Amino acid sequence: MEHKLHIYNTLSRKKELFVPLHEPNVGLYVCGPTVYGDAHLGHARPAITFDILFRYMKQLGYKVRYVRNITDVGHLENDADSGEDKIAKKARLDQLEPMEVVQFYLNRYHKAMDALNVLPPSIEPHASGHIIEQIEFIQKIFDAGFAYESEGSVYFDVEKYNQSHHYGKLSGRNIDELLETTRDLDGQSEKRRSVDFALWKKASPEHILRWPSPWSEGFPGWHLECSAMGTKYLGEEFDIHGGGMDLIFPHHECEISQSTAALGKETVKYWMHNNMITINGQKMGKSLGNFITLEEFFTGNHALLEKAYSPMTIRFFILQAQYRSTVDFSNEALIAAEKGLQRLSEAYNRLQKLTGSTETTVDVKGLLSRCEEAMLDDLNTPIAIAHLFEAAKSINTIYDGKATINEADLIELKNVFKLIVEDWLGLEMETAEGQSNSGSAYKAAVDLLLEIRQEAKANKDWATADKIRNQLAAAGFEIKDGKDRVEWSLK
RNA sequence: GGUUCCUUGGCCGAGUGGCUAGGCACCGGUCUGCAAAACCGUCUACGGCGGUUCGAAUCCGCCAGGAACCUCCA
Repeated sequence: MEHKLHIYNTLSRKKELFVPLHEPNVGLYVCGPTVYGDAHLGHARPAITFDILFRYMKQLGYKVRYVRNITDVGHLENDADSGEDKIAKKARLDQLEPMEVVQFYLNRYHKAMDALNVLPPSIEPHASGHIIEQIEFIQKIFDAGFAYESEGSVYFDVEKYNQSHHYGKLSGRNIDELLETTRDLDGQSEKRRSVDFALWKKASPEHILRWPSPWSEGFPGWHLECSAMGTKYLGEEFDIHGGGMDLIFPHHECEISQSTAALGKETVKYWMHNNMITINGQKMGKSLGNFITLEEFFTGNHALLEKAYSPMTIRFFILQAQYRSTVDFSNEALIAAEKGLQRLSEAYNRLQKLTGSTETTVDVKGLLSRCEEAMLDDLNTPIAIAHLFEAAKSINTIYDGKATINEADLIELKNVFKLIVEDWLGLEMETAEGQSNSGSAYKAAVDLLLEIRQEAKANKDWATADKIRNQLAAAGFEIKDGKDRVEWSLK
């Protein structure tokens, strides 16, 4: 494949040229949500980041298998009810079956992702559907000598692993440090070292979600599902593993250890991590209770929100920052994003109406290659967007009659603009003349009203002209008077 | 306390040694019956101190402030 896509590999802390293991196939695994609550703005970041990667790699001609898991077992609650599965706990409080809770939130997650125009992954495996694979995986680690059983639970022997491998290579930690700084947790006494992590946990009596295993009735440790499902669907070695930066340690570090211990080789070639979304400078997250759900953004129903923000505004807002930098939430920033997106939408609509001339007097030729360059450089979407704004400026200038474009360049510009906006960035532009499904009869009616208004204006009948404008505005239309034409759109 | 990272104009946010992204806001102008929209223009920033260099937002050091991880987390 003739390109030079560079992606930042957390493992090397450098941008690296992407070379797939089995061209043209690419295996991509991304840590998905834990479905015991509604998705918040933070969840949108990895979903959109890796959606961009997924889309762009397909553009480059790769055949991508994108696996994004659903975590529905195994995460331990760190409170008074320690040991109880998060899903199980919520289920008991709600008097629902655990899988009912999972399905409920999963449906809502899918709805939110759909609204954000995030493409569904190729495979969306549930951890609960891969208990057998996880047990087999533990067995392999056992056979390799890196696991031990203690009172029905199984732990990974980090110290032993570290003698022959480097535990901490991804997160840049070393085991001695960890031994000093690891907190005492429940069940610590069962473990040989505080740094050891659970592969299998014996279920306590009140624990609802439990499965039989060679060691006890219980449930898998929370790092295991990704190792088991990733290798099941993408092979023992695959290209890219992604997720939020907060997962680097311990989750991804443990994944590396487990997979390397079980399979005797490194599984993942490129580790990619998106940065956090912050609110007042702090990470938006469950533990801090400072998150705003995506639905709340879409409806505006939250004390911190001044208004509702459309899914596309959220998507655009996230894409205006490079995925490895933090992005701080504020109403001001979101409103700026909303207006910027509107500007692009208008230019896009105008582009459809432009007519070719004999000469091109604007510089629109390089748009594709400039955006390509940005995307190839570790998915630099803000740069690509900046180029789109420059193109928008050219489009507006032509529309205003102050520049011209020839037929061939116009066709190319239309194609390229659409390609980048819709296919690469996944932004749905608001189509002109109201929403596309609204029907031509209704469009004709609005056009007629505006025609009458133009006549009224010609007769200096301002009362009639303003009445039409104001009533249409009250009904939700935006009327834009140009020099010698009128545009309208439905707000 | 340990590890890693960040600090850019009113706000957001690119940029890793010279060619001063982009968006939003503000202000001025064009257009308009008025308004909105649109267009054009203006505003030239890089936490502080020191160093390297012909030249630093960009490299090095120190200081200040902030964040993430070290416990479930996207």
